[in-house]
Amino acid sequence: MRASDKAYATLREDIIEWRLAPGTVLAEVEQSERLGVSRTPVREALSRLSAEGLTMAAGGRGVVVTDISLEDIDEMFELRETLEGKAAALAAERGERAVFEKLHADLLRAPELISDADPARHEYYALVGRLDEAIDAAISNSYLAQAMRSLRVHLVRVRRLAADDAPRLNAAAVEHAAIAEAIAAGNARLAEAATTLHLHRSLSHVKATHPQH
Amino acid sequence: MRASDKAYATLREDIIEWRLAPGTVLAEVEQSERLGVSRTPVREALSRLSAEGLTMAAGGRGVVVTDISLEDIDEMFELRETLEGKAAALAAERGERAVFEKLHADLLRAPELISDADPARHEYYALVGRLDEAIDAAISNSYLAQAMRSLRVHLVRVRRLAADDAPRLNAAAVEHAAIAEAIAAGNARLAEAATTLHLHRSLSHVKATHPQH
DNA sequence: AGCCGCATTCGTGTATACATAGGCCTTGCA
DNA sequence: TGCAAGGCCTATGTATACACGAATGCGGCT
Repeated sequence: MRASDKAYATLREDIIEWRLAPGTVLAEVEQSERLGVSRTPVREALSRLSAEGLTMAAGGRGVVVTDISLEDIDEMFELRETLEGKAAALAAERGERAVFEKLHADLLRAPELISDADPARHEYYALVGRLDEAIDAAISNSYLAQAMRSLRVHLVRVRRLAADDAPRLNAAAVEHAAIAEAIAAGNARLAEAATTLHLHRSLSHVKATHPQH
Repeated sequence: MRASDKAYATLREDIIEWRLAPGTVLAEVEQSERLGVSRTPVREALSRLSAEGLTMAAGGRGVVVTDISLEDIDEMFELRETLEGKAAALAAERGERAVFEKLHADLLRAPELISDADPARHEYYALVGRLDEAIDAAISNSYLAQAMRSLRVHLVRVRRLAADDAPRLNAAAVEHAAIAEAIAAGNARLAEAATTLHLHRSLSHVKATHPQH
């Protein structure tokens, strides 16, 4: 593994998991010492992070971890609704029925995963991730997929911010199942509607959980 | 101006203007000699270009200029319709009426700009650019604006590919005027419809001009 | 004559030294 | 005591040297 990849992965993880608070200044020398690599790979990692929007250049004073305001969350979900709504519709038109029928069935059994003792809900999020990947593959539009990928980075940060309590996750699984079902049925408008519904519920949950932000 | 910015701007321009053909290998040493800077800023420039999708890493053999296939154009316009349709609708809801009324009037006078002898149509494209900027500002959604900006880089390449003949540009100006008019009227659905219409016409023109691609 | 293996070479990946600019602290003067 | 100016220091920006890996070409063997 390249040193720059390691630096990038570590810093990205630290930012997404909120171990590096917004506003934290990431100096090149400081990070190169912390990560045990030289400045060059750290530079490249910071450039990539800034391109993604996880950090922003602070005029000659290193880069700082970007903050996520309430307005940011609104804006992110506005774009997300547009992109994922379209993606769901396209997946309904172009996707393979069997794939989404399988996902639908798995999602209906999601409560079993959530009732587990795993606090990080790894299996649940892996299942949801599989739905995302299936949609990405089904739309066969690399530009749309790329736009959704770059947005998901920021959405993971928001997710970590919200309390992923069992009731909400169970409800979300039902909503995801509805999306998968609509795609499997080849019903584009229904798939888009189910996505819109799910995203509105998610946004409401996030805002209800963190009203102070 | 920083050397890395200069290298980035030069390479980006060369790619967009098709002076660097798709498939061209951009080696670091070679470009550093051509641009008169050292490898480090060239590296950063190539990284940025790869992040934007104008180049892609070619496994240990430098980066190569990406190609634009017919499928790419279809995919780009599919995403563009989604993003710009939403943007036009939001601009209609949130934009300042006076700004778009002014743009509407200017766009109706666009044929004067096109009949000029300027072969590059600078003034015309500047006017269209002002419409884009006005919409970007009106939507007040940095994530959506960012997604559109990153897509526009590739669209400029496509535009350079198509013959921007006077008849099409005159028709496009009318279509743009219709979008501005709908936004000024605060009619979100009409603005979105006008955008959809314009993009379909643009795509048809591009595909008619370059059927071999 | 064709194929396999080794060496050479080119290219990127990394480290480090140097240049430079901007900010902060200190000091002197009003 | 407050403000301004100058110097120092720390940070990034750039250049360059070194290392490693892969691809290619040549030579020998079959």
